[in-house]
Amino acid sequence: MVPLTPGERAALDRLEERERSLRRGATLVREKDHGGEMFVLRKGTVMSSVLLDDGSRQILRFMFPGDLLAGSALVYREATETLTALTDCTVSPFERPLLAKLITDHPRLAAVIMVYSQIERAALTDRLAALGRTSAKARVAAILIEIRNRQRMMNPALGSSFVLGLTQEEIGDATGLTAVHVNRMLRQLEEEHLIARETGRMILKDERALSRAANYVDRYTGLDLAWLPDPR
Amino acid sequence: MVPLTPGERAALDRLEERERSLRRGATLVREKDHGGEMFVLRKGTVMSSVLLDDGSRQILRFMFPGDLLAGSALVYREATETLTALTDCTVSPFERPLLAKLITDHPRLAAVIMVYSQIERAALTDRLAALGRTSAKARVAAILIEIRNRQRMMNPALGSSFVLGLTQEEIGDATGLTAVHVNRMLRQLEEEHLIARETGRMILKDERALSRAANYVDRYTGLDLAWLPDPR
DNA sequence: CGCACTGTTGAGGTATGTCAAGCTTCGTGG
DNA sequence: CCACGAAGCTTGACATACCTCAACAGTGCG
Repeated sequence: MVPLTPGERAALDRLEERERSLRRGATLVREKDHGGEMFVLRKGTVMSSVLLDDGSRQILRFMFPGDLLAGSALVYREATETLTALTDCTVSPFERPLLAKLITDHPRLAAVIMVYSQIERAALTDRLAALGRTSAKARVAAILIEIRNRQRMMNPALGSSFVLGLTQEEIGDATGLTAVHVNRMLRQLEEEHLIARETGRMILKDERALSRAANYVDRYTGLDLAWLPDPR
Repeated sequence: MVPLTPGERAALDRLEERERSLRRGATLVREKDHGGEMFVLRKGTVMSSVLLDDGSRQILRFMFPGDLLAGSALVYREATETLTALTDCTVSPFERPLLAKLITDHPRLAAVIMVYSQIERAALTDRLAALGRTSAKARVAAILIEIRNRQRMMNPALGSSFVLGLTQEEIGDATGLTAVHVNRMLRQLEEEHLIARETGRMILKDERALSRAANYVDRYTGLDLAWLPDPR
């Protein structure tokens, strides 16, 4: 997205010096954990979620390679979100002082971090509007498109057929629905020929109609980064 | 929250050189506006919202003095949110290059901005979980507590009685409910003696029970800022 | 004084949840 | 390689939280 200077490249590489592997299903951080490490996701997919006291779960976000994990450790003593590997993953843990040094030495990278957090903010507010004001069908459609598009960022060859990698219960926890109702919405989308399903695969058969049904906005395009400070 | 050096103070003051007044109800930025200005809110209350194509509205956030408005102008050519004054307000507009300079010259302030955006992220994810997984009554209770607590940050003397400054329709747009149902939930909270209402005033009669009903978490306490880089 | 906005209340409808049963898929260990 | 169990999926019947529409009452502003 932004060409880096060798110095910037080196500073980012220092964040990724260590490396840790996670099995599918493993928990990287649990809500209320102390520890305060942050991570860069290198490979795989991670979800972040919270548990409410009635035992229900809300999935907040899905993370893909390049994303910063546990950014809230910048601020809070206790983790605010649980991070769980959805696939086998590798992550690079790093400590807060390293980030402080990066901000000091490389102001343009600090700005890029702010840019990423604004993109994330936009994605969160989209989901907020979806949960507050759209139908179950729209929310399910939105999550299908979003996952496909994020997978496509890492693999531009990806077409309309992809492996979702989520159970219907997980889709429900992300959209604020029950697994049973997610199932019905998927079937309905299938009956309307907007999607098709094969074991493990999701196929978007009418992306135009699906995006319309979902109110989908792509937050990873239409960026304006001309204001970034000069690299150091 | 953090004591500033004179240099930092001066840099922040430069963001606030200009000043603009807004009447209650006025729109500061409309969704899809170009322009790319950002603002610091100096006085008053502002809400940010989005409109969906069926005409419904989702209120994303309420902003109070000191908050950064339109941070998404950092990234997007078109505004992603509408900003509306809930009370008479004064704001200080500033341009992106000024922020770029601030990041370069004052790394610790850059870090503080990141801290604020993490706090905001936490608040957004709390609301996401509330919309996805809690009852109408809990969501209404949560918004009452949140507004009171944010007002109290600016006026520590504020007790359990305060002026909400929102219509029931606005509460509904923030919580993903209809105005009619908000009304019923307020009455129910009143019948259970959790709140009382006088014209224009809201009184929290049993904050303990209300917080419990609302799953409320205060995101403005429990911060850990020891990692911030040294001031320049 | 009148009009627009906000709040209140009731009756009835609908989207989504709950519970329960049976089915498929898949990994594991015998 | 098969058998088994666990996890996920599918479907139906029924329950309910929240919505819609509609009418009216209070409040404040021009």
